[in-house]
Amino acid sequence: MPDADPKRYPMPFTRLEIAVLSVIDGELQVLLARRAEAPYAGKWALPGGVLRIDLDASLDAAAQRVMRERLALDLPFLRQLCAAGSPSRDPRAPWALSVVYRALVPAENFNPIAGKRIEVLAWRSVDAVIADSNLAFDHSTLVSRAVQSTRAEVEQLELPVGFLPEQFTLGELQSCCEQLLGRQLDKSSFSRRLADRQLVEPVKGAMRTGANRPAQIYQLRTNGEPGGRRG
Amino acid sequence: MPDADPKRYPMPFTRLEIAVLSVIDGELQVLLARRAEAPYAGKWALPGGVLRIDLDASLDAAAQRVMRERLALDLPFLRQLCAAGSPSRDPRAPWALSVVYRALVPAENFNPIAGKRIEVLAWRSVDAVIADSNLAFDHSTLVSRAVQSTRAEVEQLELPVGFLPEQFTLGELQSCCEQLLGRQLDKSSFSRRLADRQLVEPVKGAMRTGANRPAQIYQLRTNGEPGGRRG
DNA sequence: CCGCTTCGTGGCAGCATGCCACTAAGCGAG
DNA sequence: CTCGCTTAGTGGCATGCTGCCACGAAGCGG
Repeated sequence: MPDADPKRYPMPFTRLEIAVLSVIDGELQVLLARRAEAPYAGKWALPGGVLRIDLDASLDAAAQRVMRERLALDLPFLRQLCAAGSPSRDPRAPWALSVVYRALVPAENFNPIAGKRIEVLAWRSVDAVIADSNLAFDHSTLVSRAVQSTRAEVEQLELPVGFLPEQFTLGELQSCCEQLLGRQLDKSSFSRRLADRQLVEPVKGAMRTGANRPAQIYQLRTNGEPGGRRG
Repeated sequence: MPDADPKRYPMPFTRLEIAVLSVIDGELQVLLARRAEAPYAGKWALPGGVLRIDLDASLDAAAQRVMRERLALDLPFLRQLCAAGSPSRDPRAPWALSVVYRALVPAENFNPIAGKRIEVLAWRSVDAVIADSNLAFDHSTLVSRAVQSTRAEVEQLELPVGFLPEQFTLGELQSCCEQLLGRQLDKSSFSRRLADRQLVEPVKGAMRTGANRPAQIYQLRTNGEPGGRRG
């Protein structure tokens, strides 16, 4: 760890890229930006931005700032996924390093606004993106990694926090997970797994009425709530 | 992702830190270096080094180079863990970013040689390091994360490749995992789990003789080997 | 009243795992 | 040689989690 004067070596062009994932039309989709300028003008890429050492108090904060600037959004629950770096990643610099973050957002009430140097924002199915792999830079790889790790998490029943509305029914939650995973889940198993781990708790008396039988409304169980102790 | 001229913004002081883990005296230990120079002269820290954009073809390659220079070792199976960055991490620079890698090494036949600016290298129990948290920079945190993710992997029975000798008995492997995890495992369960997942295969006829009953020798099953198909 | 849908729960089988026991095979002491 | 000790290897059993299936509950609409 000992090492010489920081000023002796040129440092890499350091950026943050954000993979914003959502479920739209029953499919897992990723938010892409069409680039307005070279390099890769007209190509689609992950929204991202340069690390600003004069503004950012940490990598996490930098990712937040980039989201604000590029998408006019302020979301919690960003998660660092990995870092990628090599001399050939970005033609603008001799060496480019990107720290990749992931966000999960609810499709409704989510209105990103394209920032500078973005022609337009659009959702695209992750499966299509991974198959095409026609994005700018190495962003196809980054999307692929983001999807892979996200699915692994949901598989372990780490709930997509920040993705869910505050209140939801088990059916809605299950359907959300199914769309994230791209496969069907069993209703019975799903609710038992949730119950065992005490991940959610019913909102007493609150029911979602609608077309058919009303459903109990749940919310995320904030750690150490009263819970289901009976006395 | 669009963004301005790379030269417009100062870039962070970018380094790689390597958490080299091993099992010594039946305990999980981490290799630390005592710093010869300020800042934190005399303090212990993870071995690491500056990213050299003139030398490194990727982050992985950079981590390899740092290991070679600092420890005179050439090990495969480095794994990227995370990136940490903030203005206060390193007094030498206004903003410091470190990409952290982890290596698992066998204790025997492992002779790191202290490189420049390292007074001395030493193994220390990870539990002690995490409890003390008296390392230079934020390296206590980094060690803690490395241990946590390593234990999670071993728990899932991702075998510590690069840690094991080429050939080993089940007892040796089990003992290795136990020391990594810091708890006892059941012999019967352990061997069944290995068998089910076909992670290892016996070397026919090879037995480890010694103090007591000879043990079958195994090796890692390289993907798609002949395996146990019977015709 | 009937049929349709979704909600919610319970049974059952299968699998993985932890715990325990027992046998096999070597070494060394007496 | 025999006994005792140690480690290797296997099998049984109970348990817990999960997938699959089924059934009743509760609402709506024709």
